[in-house]
Formats: sequence, structure tokens, C-alpha cells
Amino acid sequence: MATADAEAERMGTERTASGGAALRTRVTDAITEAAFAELAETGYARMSMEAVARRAGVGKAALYRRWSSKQGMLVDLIRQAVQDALPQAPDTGALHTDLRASLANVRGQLANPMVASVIRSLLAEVRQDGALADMLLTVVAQPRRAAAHALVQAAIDRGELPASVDRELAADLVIAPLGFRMLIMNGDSDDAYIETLATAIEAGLKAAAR
Amino acid sequence: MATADAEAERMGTERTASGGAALRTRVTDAITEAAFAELAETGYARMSMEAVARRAGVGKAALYRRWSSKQGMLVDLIRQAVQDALPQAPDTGALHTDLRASLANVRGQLANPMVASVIRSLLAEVRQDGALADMLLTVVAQPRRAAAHALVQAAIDRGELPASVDRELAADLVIAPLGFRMLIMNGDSDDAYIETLATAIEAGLKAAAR
Amino acid sequence: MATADAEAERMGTERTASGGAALRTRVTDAITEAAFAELAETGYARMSMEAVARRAGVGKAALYRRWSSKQGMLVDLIRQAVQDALPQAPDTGALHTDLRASLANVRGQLANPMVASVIRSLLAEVRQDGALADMLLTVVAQPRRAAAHALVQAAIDRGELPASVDRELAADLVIAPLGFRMLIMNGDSDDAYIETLATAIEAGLKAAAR
Amino acid sequence: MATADAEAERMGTERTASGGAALRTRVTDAITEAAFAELAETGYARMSMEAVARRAGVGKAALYRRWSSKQGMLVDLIRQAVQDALPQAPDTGALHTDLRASLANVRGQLANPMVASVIRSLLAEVRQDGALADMLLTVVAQPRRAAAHALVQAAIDRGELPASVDRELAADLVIAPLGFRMLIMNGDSDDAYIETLATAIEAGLKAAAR
DNA sequence: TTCTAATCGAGACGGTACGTCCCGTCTTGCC
DNA sequence: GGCAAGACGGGACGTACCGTCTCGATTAGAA
Repeated sequence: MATADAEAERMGTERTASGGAALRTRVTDAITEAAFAELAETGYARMSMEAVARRAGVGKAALYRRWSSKQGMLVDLIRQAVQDALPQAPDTGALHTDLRASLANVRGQLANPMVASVIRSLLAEVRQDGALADMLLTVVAQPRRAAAHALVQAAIDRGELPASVDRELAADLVIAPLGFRMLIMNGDSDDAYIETLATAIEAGLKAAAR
Repeated sequence: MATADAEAERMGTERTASGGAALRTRVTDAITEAAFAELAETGYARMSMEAVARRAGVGKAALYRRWSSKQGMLVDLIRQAVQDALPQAPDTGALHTDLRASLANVRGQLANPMVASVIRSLLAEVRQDGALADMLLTVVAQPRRAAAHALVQAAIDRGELPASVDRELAADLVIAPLGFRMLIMNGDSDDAYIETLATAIEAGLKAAAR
Repeated sequence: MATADAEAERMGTERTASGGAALRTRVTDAITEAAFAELAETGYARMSMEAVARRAGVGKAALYRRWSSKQGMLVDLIRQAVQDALPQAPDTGALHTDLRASLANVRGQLANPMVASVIRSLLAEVRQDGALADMLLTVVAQPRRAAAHALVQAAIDRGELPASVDRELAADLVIAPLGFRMLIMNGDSDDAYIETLATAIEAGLKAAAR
Repeated sequence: MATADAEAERMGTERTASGGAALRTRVTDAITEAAFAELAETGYARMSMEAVARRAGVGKAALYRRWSSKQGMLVDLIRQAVQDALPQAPDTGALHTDLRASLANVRGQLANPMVASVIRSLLAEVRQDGALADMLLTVVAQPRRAAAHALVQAAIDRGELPASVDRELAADLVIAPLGFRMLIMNGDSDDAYIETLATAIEAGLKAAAR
């Protein structure tokens, strides 16, 4: 929808319609910034489109011209936020350090309070909205699972893991304990926890592969 | 709040106020049933107190006489729902089978769609409401962590795990991968997954304890 | 719709539903007063429901609980205003003085700036809304035409006018020149004008009857 | 404002600016036509500038380049409409037939539904806008009153009316009953009504002059 | 003919008001 | 006092227009 086209953005607009008017990047930026700020202050449920518009110095219609609903806007914003921080598959040369790097990467992204807030909020909507669920899976979860898969593959190639290892399990173990702890338990996860977790995951993967 | 006093309940009322009338159990039950039904149909965010009252054939005031807010009601309801299904520490005589039983227990509770819906919904509010966070931790998370701790202690007593094992890690590993998968990824978790997970956790705990 | 039932009004409410809640007279009164005030200040087209609600210290919903739209509200209010000032057929014993009294009565009602404002405003809507047109004719115009008819009949009974006189013409002549002058030309109409008009109408009726 | 300059119109443009472009007659015509059509369909209050622009296949700016507001446009359009049908003072040689001709002329103009619609709509605005009121009086009412005055003067010159006759009364009687009937009562006015009215006015003027 | 400036269609912009929905509270009359 | 019904003040929703502004693409008068 409002995923800015890079070419257009250089021209200060986002869409090019022959003879028509284009959404203005400055306005989109102001809205985006205001939305993230409101989100950080009040959370998804309490956030109002009117407050975002007011904060951005923008009419409500400018929001609805870009997104068809409050939820649509948040979905798009979180998509941008997580895409801007795409996880790179770490390649440190050893499974253990790869795991540690991956866990640190997940932690780093979830430590952003706005990302955490929006993800938590969207979880509540997933059941009601298949499109939202798909987006979350595709844009948020898949790249992270892919990174986990790559990490496992590299370990197999190095001979650290047998080829029979369960790749899905690997993805779950890299994301879930940390995610659960940070998003749900509101718990902290220091370097020691990550180190312990990396050790456990490594052993778990090897054991489950047999 | 409205946590029904057992004594009063046997008398058909819930609270006893000197000289006044008591909240009627029939009304409370009708509300509870209606609330769970609405919850299952529309989810937390879209659920309205007015719809609950209408469905229960009850005035809105009857709801607010029992709970001080929509969120308060849901918190209380989910508390009841999870307390009705308190996890017993499994004692099968072996760590692996204990883990398998615990994972199955977690799966069983999260398989209830209303429980899943409310939990997901409440996650969104956790950041804004410390009391809610506390309740969720105390009533929902702690008993489950306690069960995981007991399971680990039994394994230590049997000599299956060294005494140095990380109990917190154990709790995380029992709850998180399954919870993440079911609540967030909307994924399924069949017996094979649980078996694999149990194997991985067992190995992970042993490795991390060293 | 909100035409207050006298019985209920004495009880402070307007509608009585078994077991239900009734619209409160105090609120209705506050809205009515605020609406007339806004009307007088800004006119129909520029008047906003939000301003009325604000001025009345009332939620917008309170307005829409009583009337289904801005226009519906105004129609109802003007109906009340003109019904509260129903014209009595004058009976002074002579056609000329009856005419003079009738003209003065019309002038008195149109001199109310809120009545004048609302009538002018509603005229603009008449074409688009048959129900509104009907209401205006039935509630506003008919009683006034009936008064004119009675006046003519009395004159016939007294022998001042022949039985063949055109009653419709009489009604037009009593209402139209004054109404046009006051509503449309924004002109004033002093006693001398009324006297002249009464003389002209009397002669006109006699001439047209022949 | 945008009252087309006849000279420029012959050249296909309306205004001449040094070095620049002029408002194009084709565009103005398309707007005018679309505006009257929208007016006829939806009335003044419900008519939107956006709908006019869309219907005319024109940008909104083209409208606002010509008129400064919706009301300004309508005022201008109705001015054109009534000026295109300027009343000529009838001169049939007798007061009665002059009156009959004048009444028929008024009827003819008010029978145009767009004219009737716009006049009704503008009445609602008169109180709020002095300039509009002035325009309506000057452009719409004055020529008609002037025609009535001329008619009366001719009758005086012929000796049909005494010099003391009230000219204002004459104008009121020629315009008001018909206008009221047609604009406000939505009533019809056939030839018989006009004949009766002419008779009554003639007698009324003579009586009131004494 | 070439330059150049205002007009053009399209529609985004900041606003205001619409009529709707729901929150949590209050009011009424019955039990 | 609880209860059913639902009105209350409040606030956000998403929509429709207002009158203005911004594009790039004509278009026509002046050079």
C-alpha cells in the first residue's frame, strides 16, 4: 500500500499516477513518526488515529488515504520496522557462536519497545484476521526462520550437526524461548542467559537429530 | 474481586453484605458463559460488554457490579479458566516421560481457543497495565513454572540431572517453544513434535548444566 | 418522536418503557434550548450537531437518540415552535378588523428570528424531502389557512362577503405578502403596512368574488 | 466575478492576462451545465463542488479559479439564470391585462425548477450573508419590483389608478402570492388563479389608494 | 516559431462535521 | 439492596466535503 517506492521517494512522492496527485513523502513520514511515538506511549489498543493525526499535524483523511484502517496502518508500520532490521544469517564458523549471534539478534529486535508493543498487540488480532496472520508469518516469522535454517545448514556443512537434524525445531528453539521471555514474561535476557540457551539448543539439536 | 467465595456459592449468592442483597450466582454464571462465548466468536479487542450483557440477558450494570472494567472481567475469567485446569506435576518416574507429559499438558490448555484468544489479547495490554502483568505472571505463569521446577527436581533426585541444572531454563524450554508455536505461529503440535521437543529439552538441560 | 408526552413530562421523563430507561426531560430541554440558540446564531446550514451537543453539555448520542438526523431534529423543533403558537381565528365582529388581527398574528410569529431562520432553512430542503414538505404543510401551513378560512366564513355569515368568495385566495393573501416581505425581502412591516394590506385584501376578496 | 465578458467570449476565452493563459470558455460552460444539472438533482444543500467537477470532467481548482466558494458560484449562476429572463414591463394598454401578463411572467420564471431550487436554497443563507442578500435584492427582486412600479405608473397615466396608490404594495401583491404559492406551498397556479389574482389585486390597489 | 506563463485534470492536503459504536456511570421502577 | 433496561457524557471510528495546494501536461498569447 504505502510501501514507499524508492524511485518515487527520491522525487518526494510515493505514487505516480498519470495526471493525478501523489501521496507526499513528507506527510507519510510525519504520520509514521507520530504513529510510532503514540504507539510507544499508549500501546496499540489505546492508540487513536485522531491522536496520530493531531501529533503529525495532519488531517485524519491523510491517514485513511494511505491505510484503510487503524489495524492496516499498524500492520504496515510493523512490517516496515521489522524489514528495516532484517536478520542476516550469522556466519561465525561455529554452530555455538552462530547460535549466540542469532539469539542476540532476536533479542536486539525485540528490545525495541515499539516493535514489542505492536507485535504483542497484533497477536491479539491474528485470530480474527487471516490476512494479518499471513503478513506476520510471511514478513516477520519467515525471514527469522530462514536465518535459523541457514544457521543449521551451515553447521551440517561443517559436520557439526547430522543432516537429519530437525530444521523446524531449530527455528523454534532460536526464537521461542527468547521471544516468550521478552514478549510475554516481560523478563530480561542477559548475555549469560543467551550463552546458556545457546548451549542447550546446540545439545538439543544434536540429541533430537539422532 | 468477584472470585466466588465457595461458601457463599453453596447458598446461591456470592457476597454477603450486611442488610443488603447479594450478587446472584445465576446472573454471574450467565455472564461468564456469555463472555466466553463472545470471546470465542469475536476475540478480546472486538468483544463488547454490551454484547455480553445482551447475550446473558442481563443489564450492563450487573457486569460492572462484579468487575470494574472490561479488562478486569477478562482477567478474572481467564484466571478462572486456567485455575480450573491447574497443572499437576507429572511423576512418571523418568525425566523424558515427565517432559512429554508436561508438554502435553501445556498443549492441552492452549488448545482451548478461548484461553488462547484471551491470553493473546491480554498480552497486548500487559505493557500498559502492571496489575494485569502481575496477575498473568502469578496466576498463569508461576504454577506452570512451578510444575517445571518440580519436574526438574524429581529428575535431580533420581540422578538423571545434575543438581547444577538451570531451573529457569527448564521452565522456559517447557513452555516457550510450544506456546510460541501455538499462540503466535498458529502452528500445530502433534505427538511427534512433542516427542522431539522432549528429547531436545532433555539433552539441552543436561548440556547446559555442565 | 420526541414530542414530549405531558404525563411523562410531569414525571421527568418522556417515554415509559416497562423496565427500560426513558429519555430525560432535562436533557431534552437542554438540547432544545441549545439548538434554538445555535440556530439563532448561525442558521440552519452552518449549525452543527456537535456545537449543539457541546452547548447543551450533552453527548452527541443524546441528540441522535431523540432524532435520527440533524434535519429530523430541526423539523421537530420548528414543529414545536409553531405549534406552541397556534393561531386562533380572530373574531372581532368585522372583516376588516379580523384581517388586521390575522395579519398581526402572522407578523408576530414570523418576527421570531429563530422561527424565521428555521423556516427559511427548511424551504431549501422541501424539494428533496417529501416528508418534510408534508410536515410543513400540515403543521405550519394548514392551521394558518384554516384560520383564514374561518375568518372568511365569519364574514360571509355576517353578510360582508358573498358566499362565492375564493377561500384559497383569502388564505394566500393573508399569508403571502407578509410572509414574502418578512422572510424573503427581509423587509419590515409596520402597522400602517398591515392596515393598508387589510384594506387591499378586503377589497380584493369582494372584487374577486363577483 | 466570472461574469463572462462578451468580447472575450467571442474569442473563446474570458479574461486576458499579459503573457498568461485565460480561463477557457469550454471549461466554464461545462461547469455551468454540470452545476445546474447537479442542482436540479440534489438541491443546493446536498450539492457538492466535487460532484460538479466530476460531472464536468474538470478539476476542482477550475471551479475555484472562477468562483471563490460554493455559495459564490451558486449566486453567480442564479444571477445569470434570472438575468437571462429579465422581466419586461408589459404594456397591454389596460391595468387588468398588464397585471395578468406580469403574473404570468413571474409564474414562468418560478416554474423553472432549478431557479426555484436555488432561490429556495439561497433564502436559507440570506440571514448569514449580507452580500448574498444584497445580490438577491438587487439582481432578482429589484427588476421585478421595477416592472411592477412601471405597470402601476402606466395605470396612473391612463387614469385607471389614482396617483396616491401605494407602489410598494403593488409590487408585493404581484410577486408575493404567486411566489409563496409556488416556492413555499409547492402549489400550482393555473390561468384561473392568475385571473382571480389579477382581479383581486386591481381592486385592492384601488381600495388602498383612497 | 519559440518562449513562457497561466490553465488544465487529478487528486492530496488540513480541517470540520457527520452519524455510529462502545466505554463505564447513572437513573428508573420492579422485586 | 440487586436487577433489566437503557439513557447518560465522552471519545474514537471511518466517511464526505470544504477550500487550498501540488503535480506534470497542455495551450495560447507575446516575442
